[in-house]
Amino acid sequence: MQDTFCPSVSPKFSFGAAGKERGLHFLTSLAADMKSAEEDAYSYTPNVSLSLPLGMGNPCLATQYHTLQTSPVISVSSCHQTGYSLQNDNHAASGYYLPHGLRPNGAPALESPRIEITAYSQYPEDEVEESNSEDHIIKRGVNSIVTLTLPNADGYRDPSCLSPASSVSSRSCNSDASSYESGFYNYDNSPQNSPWQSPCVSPKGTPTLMSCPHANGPVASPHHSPSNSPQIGAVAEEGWPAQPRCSRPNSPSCSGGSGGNGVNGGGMGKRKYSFNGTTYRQTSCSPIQSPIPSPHISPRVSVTDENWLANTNQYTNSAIVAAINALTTDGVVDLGEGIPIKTRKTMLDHSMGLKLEPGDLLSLDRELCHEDYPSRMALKKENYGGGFLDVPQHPYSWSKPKPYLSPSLPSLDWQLPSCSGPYNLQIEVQPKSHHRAHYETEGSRGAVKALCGSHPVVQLYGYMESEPLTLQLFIGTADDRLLRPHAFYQVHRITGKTVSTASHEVMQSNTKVLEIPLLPENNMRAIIDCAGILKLRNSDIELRKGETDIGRKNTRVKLVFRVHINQPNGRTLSLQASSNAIECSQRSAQELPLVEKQSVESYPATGGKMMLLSGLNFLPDSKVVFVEKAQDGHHLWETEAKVDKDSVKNIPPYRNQRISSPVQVDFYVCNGKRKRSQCQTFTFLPPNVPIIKTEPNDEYDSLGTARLPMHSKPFYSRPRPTPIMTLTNPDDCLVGGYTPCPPRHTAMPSSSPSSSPTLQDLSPVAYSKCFPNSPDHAAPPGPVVTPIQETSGRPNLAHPASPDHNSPLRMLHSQGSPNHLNSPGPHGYHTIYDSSSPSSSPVSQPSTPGGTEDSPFVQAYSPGPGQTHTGESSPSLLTDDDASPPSMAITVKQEPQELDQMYLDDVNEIIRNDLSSISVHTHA
DNA sequence: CTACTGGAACGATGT
DNA sequence: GAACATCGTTCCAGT
Repeated sequence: MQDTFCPSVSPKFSFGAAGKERGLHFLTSLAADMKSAEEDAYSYTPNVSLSLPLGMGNPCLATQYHTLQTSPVISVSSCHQTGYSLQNDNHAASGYYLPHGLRPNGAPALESPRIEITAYSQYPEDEVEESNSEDHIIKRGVNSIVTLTLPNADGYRDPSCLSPASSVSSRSCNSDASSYESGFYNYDNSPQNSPWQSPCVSPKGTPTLMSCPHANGPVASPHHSPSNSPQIGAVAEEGWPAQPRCSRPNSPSCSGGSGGNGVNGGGMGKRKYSFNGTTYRQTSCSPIQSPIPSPHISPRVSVTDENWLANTNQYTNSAIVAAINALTTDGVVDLGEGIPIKTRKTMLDHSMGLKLEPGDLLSLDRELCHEDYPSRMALKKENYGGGFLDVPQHPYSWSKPKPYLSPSLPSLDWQLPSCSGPYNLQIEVQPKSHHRAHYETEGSRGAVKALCGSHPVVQLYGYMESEPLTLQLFIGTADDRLLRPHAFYQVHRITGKTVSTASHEVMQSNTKVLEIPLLPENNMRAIIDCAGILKLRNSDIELRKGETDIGRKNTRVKLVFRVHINQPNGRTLSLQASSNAIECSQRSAQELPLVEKQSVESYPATGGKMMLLSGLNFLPDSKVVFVEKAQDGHHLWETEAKVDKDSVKNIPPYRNQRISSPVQVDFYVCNGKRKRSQCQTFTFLPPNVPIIKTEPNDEYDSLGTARLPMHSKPFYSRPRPTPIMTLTNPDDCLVGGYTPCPPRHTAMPSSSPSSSPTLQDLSPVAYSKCFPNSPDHAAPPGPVVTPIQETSGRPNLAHPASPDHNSPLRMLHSQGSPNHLNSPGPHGYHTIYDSSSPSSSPVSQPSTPGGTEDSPFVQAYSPGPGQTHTGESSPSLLTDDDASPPSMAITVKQEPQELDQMYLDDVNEIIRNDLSSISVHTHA
């Protein structure tokens, strides 16, 4: 698994304009430099910083929270586990990615641990499907936390806000950079709090609650949704934007705010504060209440700013609050019923939101229900909505009832498992890693797409009832912290001729939730072609009272899907699956490296294994930096693994070779100062074997600490692998490569659903990963992994395809494995996998970048790169990565190019292996 | 003509 | 405090 991949190399990456994605392969060199990578890392990427140590500790927290919140929780067991288990993801992913097939070839090679980076690949997504469309409804809810809200849509930008913001927003807003991190942390604490896992399980069971109903309703008749919507709708849509404020007051945003925009929609000028702004903002300023709502203001509303403030503080406690909220209403939003119906309007989201209307009273209700002051927003919108559309309602009758539902439903910031018992909610087709979100001032930029040009697909396995369910979709965060609704992005319902899937919007705690029917007749599968992503102005959001997140550079999101299943015992089981991270910023999408997949998730402290990374925007000079942070965020250790062509580097040895327990660290790809990818997690395992020796594999290593050549072998493998590389974009792949998707699916499905659990369980082992990628993971603090789904998603990784690879990738590749060089170009990336995988062919693919990409990738993917590798080693691979520390070692094989070290290393490894007798794979 | 998009200008903020 | 680097947001133009 982990090991090598074969990448081919080609360095080129061409990407075209687009191309960003690429795979990098590298081996990380050991060199540990402690660089200040931090700078980069820290400074800029806020996100990253966050990450932290989820590690293990977190879990606890999570749990705690959960409990707190909910009470209701049910335990879901497996799911969580699964979810948590990184492994799964990894594994799965790997599996997905790399098809077994790959291994064959590469297998041997694979084994060796290498680090490669590949461009992403996204997933193959294939299909798309259709569905119907239908209602829309928007709604918003308010969150508990949130609070703020300003209403108005328009509000977002109020001029008034202007300065404010800073102050306002609490938290983070203020500081930026620094804040970022801090903020993050805070966040954690904060509202989001919600704890992780919460138990997914729904707590309540009551059916009424919600979901079910919803589900039903919507589901059944999607259209109806409207009806549903109402309820929801009721909630407030607006919520989100709510605030107008401008963080930067002036800044465009603010100004821009032209408020208009948003609200007005109009777009217009960029920054005008004017009216809307003003107004709005003011309102906003006034918090929530702002204009409209205020009156109503529902409770929350009622809250005065002050109150809000208070609330804010609460946030602090937010976790708790959140929990409470969740418990109570949250769930889904819906505010109160009362209003609800009206709200429905079909309006689209934002727009609506923006507009808002001041008047809406609705909000009140909502608020009541939820926290929602957000509701105001909702109100606005809704009211606005006033238009309300009403859509026909469905039979369901959600409308009013909903409120109830909500209560039972778990808060959106709760971490839920993707599978439980027989049920498994999986994302069969992952969204592309990049989707430029649209501002309110812009027109829609369309629905989120999958690699192939198709759309994401979500399916619920294990559900045999005839009753339709409702699949909820909202935009979640993709940082290292627990998954929670993203403050700066909202789901945007896409409607039109091209949209086959019916949906309606609902506001839940300031978060727009798109509800999509999951029908038995469709095998509980839904094509998500109705979900776009709206970007709210940072300034507007940051000003919100309760908002602690910073918008700057916080441009990654995940599609979060939830389904609530009523069970015989009256309880409602809630499952959640999150997609791979999606970069929503135009700029970031073009500049920031994105790691979609890593071939190795854990490895003995000795390091030395090659790791393959796949993702986007990898450049030749991209660097891979391993960082270990203390809980307080301090850097304990930092090492740069270079991707060297010549000398292949591997995973750098951990600073302390004597660790007795797994140590989770982070690593990221850096293209320059501020161009860092998110942090990926990596776990150093206690060396299995006694270190026989330590050789420095690499020079680099020397830097680092000692190096034991644990995995030297991998290196060897490299040779074989030549390919290192990586990848490409998935997108490209798509076309050609869709194949990948299938595999995934297949894989997933098969395994996933049913098996998945199992898998998970098994995998759980792994410490793992918390890849940023895997959404799920995010949630669970712990090691947990996300379930399969994600993994499946991962497949993407596998897909390399991207065009971009080119150069950047190459670099990596080259670095990673010289071998690669040999291998064909970019494709190599995929190839890599391929190589690893049985299919050498894939490799071939790689050879051709362009073409390759597609096909090759496909192949590669299909197999599931990761797995494949593993596969060859297959299983092992997975295992290796995941967990097994010992890891599996890698098979040895390979000949070392660098005999010297290689041999030594190999020998060592061999010895170790023997000693450990761990499972090693031989690839035979 | 509208919905999407890709690009890039503009201006604010951060280094 | 100036100059340059980054970003977010808005506009524009091509499909």
